[in-house]
Amino acid sequence: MGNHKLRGKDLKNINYETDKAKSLAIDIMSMHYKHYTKQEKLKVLLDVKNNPEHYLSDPILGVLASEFTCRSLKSKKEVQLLKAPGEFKVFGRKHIADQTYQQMDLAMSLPIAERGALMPDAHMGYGLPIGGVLATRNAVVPYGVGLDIGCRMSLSLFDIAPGYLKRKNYQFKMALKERTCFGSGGVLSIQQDHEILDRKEFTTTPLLRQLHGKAVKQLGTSGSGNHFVEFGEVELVDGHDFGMPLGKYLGLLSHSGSRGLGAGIARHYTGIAREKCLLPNYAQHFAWLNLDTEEGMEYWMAMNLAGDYAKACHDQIHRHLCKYLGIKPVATVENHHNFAWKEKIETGETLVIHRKGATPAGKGVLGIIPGSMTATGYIVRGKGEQSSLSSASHGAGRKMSRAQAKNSYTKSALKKVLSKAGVSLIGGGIDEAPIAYKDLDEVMASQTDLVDVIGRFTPKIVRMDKA
DNA sequence: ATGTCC
Repeated sequence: MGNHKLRGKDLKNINYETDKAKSLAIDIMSMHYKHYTKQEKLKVLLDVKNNPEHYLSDPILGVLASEFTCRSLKSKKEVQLLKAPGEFKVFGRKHIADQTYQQMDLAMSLPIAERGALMPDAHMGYGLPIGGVLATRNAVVPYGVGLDIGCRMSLSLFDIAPGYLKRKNYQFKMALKERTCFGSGGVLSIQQDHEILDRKEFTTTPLLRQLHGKAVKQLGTSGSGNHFVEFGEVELVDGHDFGMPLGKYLGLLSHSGSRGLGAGIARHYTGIAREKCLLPNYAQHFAWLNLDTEEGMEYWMAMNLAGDYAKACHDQIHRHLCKYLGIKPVATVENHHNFAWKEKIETGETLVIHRKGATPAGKGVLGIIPGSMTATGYIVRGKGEQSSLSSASHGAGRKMSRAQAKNSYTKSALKKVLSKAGVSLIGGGIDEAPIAYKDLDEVMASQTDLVDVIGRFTPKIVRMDKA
């Protein structure tokens, strides 16, 4: 039986390229052709692909056939890219690899692109680079926001000396083990309840109705990859505005996003954008939605819901940890770094500012630029620099790919680095080792025009997903 | 990033 099952790979072999064609094919075959062998199914599908006009009136295969004929008709009215890409400002050029500029050039060749900038931690991503900022007029690029919509930072500051962390080390570790949840599919042991789950937006589209159940299960969880929850030392420095003396305090810092909800929204609307916005193949990831269309307004609404959900997840994490430990924060700093906003720029126009792995840095706006599991990160105050579209980096940026880090580094080497830094790590893996990241201090030196540092955060007990 | 394809 198992070898009757069609996989994406099988479909790719017969030149089923788009996600939509592949998912239609799998649905139709499992529903109406379940007694066919895999070979027979592939034979049917290949013929539909090669001779779609023969199947257009077929009650079952017609919908799939029209996918292929439509494509060939559609390709005649592709969106034209600009011959010369618009200029964009680069911060920290020496930290950024060549392909990243090419990706940004492509972004600035879109007819909707008005302004752009690269942050000093920029590197390649799907569509817009991570660390890329793109300003468009009345249009949103789902992959300009990223798959993890509302990926964000949240810091709680406590009026407690950091020595408390050493004295109550065991309780802090237990709190992280008992009150956070990493990885896919995991569920928190305690009841989650938050008004975000009652938001009426969840009832307004079939997609959001479908994703609501997952949102309920995943509320207050953290996900995987570079996401973390950590306790550490906050050092407030000159120019801070927290109403406390300069010095060191206990802090709680979290990094995560909107989990399956945002991923589902991003996938869905980038798919619609690709159908509506016919870009050449190599630029497909930049497909956009106009904000005055129904789909565009829907994405904007769903994106904002995912952003609020991501915030709710952080709020739950902080609330549950504080309750477990019997402590109360005196201040909070938080910011999205994967999102799009309507913002007025210096000319007085309102543009759609996409920040994909970039920290909002409007004048006086506070944000968090995290380090690695051992490296100190920063609490910053934006300067509202126009040439960066009021943005800054969202971290140090990777120096090594995940695979590269795994191949060139060992567990025992990581243990040494952690113990030297006095950091306890729960979970985590080689691919997130500090050595896989650029030096954040060098990156910060490239953005002194963008932000002022008002505090530092040094991790002490870090929880991440298991590698 | 993601129950990594409905």
